[in-house]
Amino acid sequence: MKGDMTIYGIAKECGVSVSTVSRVLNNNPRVSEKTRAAVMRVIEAHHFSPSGIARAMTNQTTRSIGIMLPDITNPYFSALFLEIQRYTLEHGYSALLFNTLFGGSSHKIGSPFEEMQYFEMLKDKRVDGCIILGGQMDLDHPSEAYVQALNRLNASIPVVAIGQPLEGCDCIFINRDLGGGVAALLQHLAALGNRHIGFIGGQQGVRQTTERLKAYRAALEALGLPLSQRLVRLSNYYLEDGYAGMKALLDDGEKIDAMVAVNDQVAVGAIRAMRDAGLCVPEDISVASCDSFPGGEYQCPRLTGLNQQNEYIGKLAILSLMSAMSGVRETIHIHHSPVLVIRESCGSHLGIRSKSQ
Amino acid sequence: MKGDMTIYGIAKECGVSVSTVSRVLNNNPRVSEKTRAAVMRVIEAHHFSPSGIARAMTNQTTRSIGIMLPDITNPYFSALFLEIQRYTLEHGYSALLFNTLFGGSSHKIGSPFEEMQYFEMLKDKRVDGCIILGGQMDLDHPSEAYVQALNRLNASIPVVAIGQPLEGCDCIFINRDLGGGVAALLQHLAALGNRHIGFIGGQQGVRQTTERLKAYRAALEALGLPLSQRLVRLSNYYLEDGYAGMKALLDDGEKIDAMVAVNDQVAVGAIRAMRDAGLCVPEDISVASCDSFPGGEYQCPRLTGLNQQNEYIGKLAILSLMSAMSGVRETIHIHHSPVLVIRESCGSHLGIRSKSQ
DNA sequence: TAATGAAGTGGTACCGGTACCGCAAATTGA
DNA sequence: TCAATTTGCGGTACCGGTACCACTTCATTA
Repeated sequence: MKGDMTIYGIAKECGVSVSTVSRVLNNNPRVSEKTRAAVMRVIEAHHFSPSGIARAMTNQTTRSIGIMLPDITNPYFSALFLEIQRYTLEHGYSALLFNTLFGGSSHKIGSPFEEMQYFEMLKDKRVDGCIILGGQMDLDHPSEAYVQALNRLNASIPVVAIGQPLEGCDCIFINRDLGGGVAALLQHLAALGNRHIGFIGGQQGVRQTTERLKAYRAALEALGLPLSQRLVRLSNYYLEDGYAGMKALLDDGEKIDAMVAVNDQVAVGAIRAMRDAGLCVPEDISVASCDSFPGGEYQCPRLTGLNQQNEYIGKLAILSLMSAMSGVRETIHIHHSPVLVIRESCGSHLGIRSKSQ
Repeated sequence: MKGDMTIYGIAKECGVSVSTVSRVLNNNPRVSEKTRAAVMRVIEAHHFSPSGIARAMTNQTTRSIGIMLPDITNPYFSALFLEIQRYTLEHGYSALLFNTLFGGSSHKIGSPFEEMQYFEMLKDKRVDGCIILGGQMDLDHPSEAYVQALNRLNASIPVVAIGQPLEGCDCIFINRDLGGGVAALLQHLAALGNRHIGFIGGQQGVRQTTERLKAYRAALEALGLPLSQRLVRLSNYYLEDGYAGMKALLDDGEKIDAMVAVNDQVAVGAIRAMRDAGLCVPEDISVASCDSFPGGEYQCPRLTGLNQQNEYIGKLAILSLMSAMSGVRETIHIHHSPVLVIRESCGSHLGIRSKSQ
């Protein structure tokens, strides 16, 4: 800031005290209309903007919150962020965004693992609260150091974590049913006559993947379908991962009727690989996704998959944080089931020939 | 923050003065190793985190910057943001993100037009600088009030604006050649035998659209191809806009060989509409995009279009801002040409039958 | 009429750091 | 040996707001 006005300057110019200027700024009724008008004129003439920093200093609140997520270019996270921001801005809060990019995204920021460093930045900035998702949080077994750091962060500011509750950590957790809906997806696939069903995308050791894989295996068994480790190809969550994984699977000459992709991105990548191999979707292979992203209905073919109602998660997170910041603390378990949206990528009960042998 | 330590508390516990604690915190060499170690022990024992707010108060710098963009769920903007964040975090800056969603995105935040209100928040937060793109900035004719507000913002903190320089505004502008490459795109289309070429997506009155449309018309004329206003369908930048626009065009029964889409999203939406009408891409209609998004090579068909090298813009913006924050100010004009990436959606010179009559 | 209270305003301590100044002790150099 | 410098540390003003207290001036009420 350059030649900056302060309330002292304004006060001097108006011939009143700083208290009065402060009262005008805060719409305190204990100031006469005459004085208020005079002060306002000077304030507006200078385009005076009071320092949020100084206010934060005395008020002990910054009216800003922090959001830590893996990768804002991922449609799942950006949609979630936007939903959060709708509320923050409505309530006069600003949002500090940090991308952690843990786990080998294709777009790496400097060193891949700075989450605990970001915790420190969050503390330094004195945000009023924060929302954390992804990274170590999503691991089947987060490191002890991480849990401790998270606990310390939570000791100074309210933390809402989107993920499964961590042993000995009293953040507020938004605990989703990660494997939910996978059974329905498999049932749908089976009803269409698919027998050899693979699983693609997601990372080893990451809770989301682990849970979905577990649900996938349980469903196959319940359905009496063959289960082969060779049809499970983990790697990551992006287009290129779906493509590479599927290409490898096809090159290996595995017999496949259908693929369950960990999300829409992976599904699109996998479909591309199938097309490159001369296969048609859904005529030759069906593809279904465990996590639909916005826009799946515009793909060719339109993507069948599970709508995880992610906007709902964002809303829940920011609402929990808002109430935590005003004193209420409670961990939320979400029991909502994702809804299966049937479009084209698996064929439909009506339209397509049976592929069972 | 709860039962919070301050440097006074630390000082008292160590039996030293606050000056000494401050020196330890700032790695000032004028403190003995013995004292430093003692102070560090207490600091670590309490997990003391100094207040960035108090530091900002005296230092008159917050080490945070603001980014204002239309919609983080748009892959163009999220990629740009990520590129910016790579630098901010490397240099110890945090980023405040504001979505303006100006111009009727499908995801509207509260009231659609809060840009000038965000300017005030940026000032209040005392960010050290900011990067602004989209919204009024992109209009052919931004309002006088907007330009004034922008000027005032720029008077207190360095502003880097990604867009065409505004009359009487001395922000730093990153001025791109918006219509660049469109001629090459049209040439490619024409060489493939396409004669009736339409334009889809983008908003009336928005600079990007205006420039590209102008380049499109100029190219058609230069190529001696027919130009019909009925083949130009503006609306917005998203999947649904491409779909709706294309559907309307097809329903109107226009004769079309190819479509130029304002970006990949619109292209995907348009392709979906073509498929729904029983048309094949590129066999029946070609589609090319003026702005390729990451992942276009995984679509079916793979998307041909202009790579605007957007990461480069992000890098330039943050670098300009960094230098502006340390005193240097200069507006940058970018003369780089977008590169035409030929994939499948227009066919190729080698592979496809001529469609001219 | 005197006590009571409300309205309007000023004075100032405080929030938690930083940076400058000052001072004693230790070290250096002629 | 004594001045000059360096080292290590403490004291405190300041950044720009807020909030509490005190004080004056009127209007209200017993």
